Amino acid sequence: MQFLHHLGLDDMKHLRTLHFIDTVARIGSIRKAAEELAINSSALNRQILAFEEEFGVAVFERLSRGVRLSTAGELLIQHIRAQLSDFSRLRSQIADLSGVRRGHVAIACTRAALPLFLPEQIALYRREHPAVTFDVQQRDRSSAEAALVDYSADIALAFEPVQHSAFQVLASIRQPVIAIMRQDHPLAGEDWPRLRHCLEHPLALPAQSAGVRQLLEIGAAAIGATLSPTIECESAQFLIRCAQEEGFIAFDIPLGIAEDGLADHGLVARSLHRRDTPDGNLYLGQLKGRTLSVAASKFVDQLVQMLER
Amino acid sequence: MQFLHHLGLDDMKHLRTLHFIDTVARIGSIRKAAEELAINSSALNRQILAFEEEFGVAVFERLSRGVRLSTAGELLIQHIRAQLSDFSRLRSQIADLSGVRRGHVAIACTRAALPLFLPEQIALYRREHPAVTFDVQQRDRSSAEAALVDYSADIALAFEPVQHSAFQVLASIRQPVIAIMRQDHPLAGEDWPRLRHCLEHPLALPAQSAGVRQLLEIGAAAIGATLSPTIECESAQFLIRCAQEEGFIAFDIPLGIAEDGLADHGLVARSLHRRDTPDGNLYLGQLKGRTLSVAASKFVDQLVQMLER
DNA sequence: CCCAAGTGATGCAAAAATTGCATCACTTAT
DNA sequence: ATAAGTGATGCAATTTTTGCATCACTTGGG
Repeated sequence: MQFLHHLGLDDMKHLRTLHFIDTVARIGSIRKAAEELAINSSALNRQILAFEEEFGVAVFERLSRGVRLSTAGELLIQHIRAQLSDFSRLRSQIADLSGVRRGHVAIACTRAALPLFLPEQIALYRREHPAVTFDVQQRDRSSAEAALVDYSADIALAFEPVQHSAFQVLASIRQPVIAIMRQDHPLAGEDWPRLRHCLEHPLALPAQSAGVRQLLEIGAAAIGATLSPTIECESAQFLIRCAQEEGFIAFDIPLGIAEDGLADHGLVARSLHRRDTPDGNLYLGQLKGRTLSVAASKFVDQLVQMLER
Repeated sequence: MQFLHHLGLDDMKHLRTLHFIDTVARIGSIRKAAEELAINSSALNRQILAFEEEFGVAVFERLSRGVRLSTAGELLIQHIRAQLSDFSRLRSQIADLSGVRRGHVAIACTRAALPLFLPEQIALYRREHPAVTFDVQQRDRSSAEAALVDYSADIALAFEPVQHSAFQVLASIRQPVIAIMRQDHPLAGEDWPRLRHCLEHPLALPAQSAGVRQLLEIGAAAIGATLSPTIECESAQFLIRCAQEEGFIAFDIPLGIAEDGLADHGLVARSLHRRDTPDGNLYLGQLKGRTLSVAASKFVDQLVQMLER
């Protein structure tokens, strides 16, 4: 019931069965879902069976090792998630009538938004609306969109490229690629270091799937060079530590780094020359066609303001 | 449960409470709603009270002579009606997966569509899909739109003027004003009788609120004349009978009359000269933003084809 | 091949929720 | 003042749901 509690729906009896079905669909096992729901599996099983009887169609296919949604069940689950979300929005709307904003906002975001940007925005919002709760999920760009579609996230902050048809862009901000290096690095004195100069030094790069990596690949291809990182890692913190300890050049976007924090570690950040690598875009978006709760849409308003400043 | 039965939802337990609330809201009395629902009023009352307890806000204001929706209740009822409709659509969608189209289509329409046009279209559709049921409500144009908004109708066929923001026009057809008179009427020999000539004869007109009446008023004003009907009535059948019995001129639109039927009664239909009265439009529409059931949207497709032929 | 583990389904009795009947409290109209 | 109409509530009967134990089946490992 933790999920329903987050949405403010845990006491709504008429939603109970829908929530049960959603949980079983997510976990893929009646016994395991019963554990999570803290009810007896026999009771859960009977609720599912009774619903299927009423519905006239099997919602789940029974496998030897659990259950999975039938074709009809796939359609039903979309309906269920929309209804749970709509009811939560309604509750939030009604709370707003009495001047108290409540609700829950689930955000799928790129790693870069986690250290500084999002915490700041959430703290700012919650100073005025302490009853609003948040769930923040780190997601790469394709799973951020999946999270929107399956209603596990209300909004997404995703880096380049965003191209899927269900993603409605609400705002975007350009982010140049930044080189992070030690203050005593040979290129630290350049205000706009050139990419070809960076490539002459050992590199610590994010993985191929990262948006920053792709921007660097584009820049390298344009000068007929190949990226040969000494270090590849998903963790920006790790890469920054390598820059500090071994003098590598790491790369990130401005939103992801606290520049005063870099100075404390003897590091500097320098935007690459714009001619060398294209800027990337960070997109704020939601599921097309969905009406967000008041809490979520007001938070979106705040983010849009911030991003378009 | 007749309503839920029509929507194919009468066996869905999780919708029961929602349906109860909808019925009480519609009727405005817990005891009377209990009668319609064929349950004990005490049980119904407790369901309402229990829901309000869970919801944390009163859904109804209690009056000495019944109940009415609170402000929060107004928001809730929209959600309830949307959910009931969405679930019905889902059921219909799933039935379509198995190749059997079922569902229920509720139509709010102008009187003129009732004698011939709609019956024909429904019969045509039901020859292929006999499991689809229909509810046809005669509504003037403003109450047709209200029916869309409160989900008591899925689609509407309304005559001029249609101007409200919630009405999404799907198709329209121009309809000239037609004069109906006896074959031996002095103007019966004219192919396109002039309005000013008609005004020299006794008239049997629809009421002020009818679209045809308004088109005639426009035409009369343009020639500086005033309509002085000897007979005013809402019923087109009545007016046509007066034309037959007493030689009045009655007016209608082509969609509302079966011309071979007129000849059987010694009557003829003549389109007024277009310069005298503007054509009116008959609009087919739905509630903006709503996704119709497969049954309803396929019926709409059929009507659009018919109207645009 | 046998056994263990994991899974959904089901019988039976206990627990919980809902319902029907009777009544109460209040308002309105005559 | 009384009657009628309305929603709310006490209490017991009825219905539904749940927990426990067990069954039936599949899969994987020895």
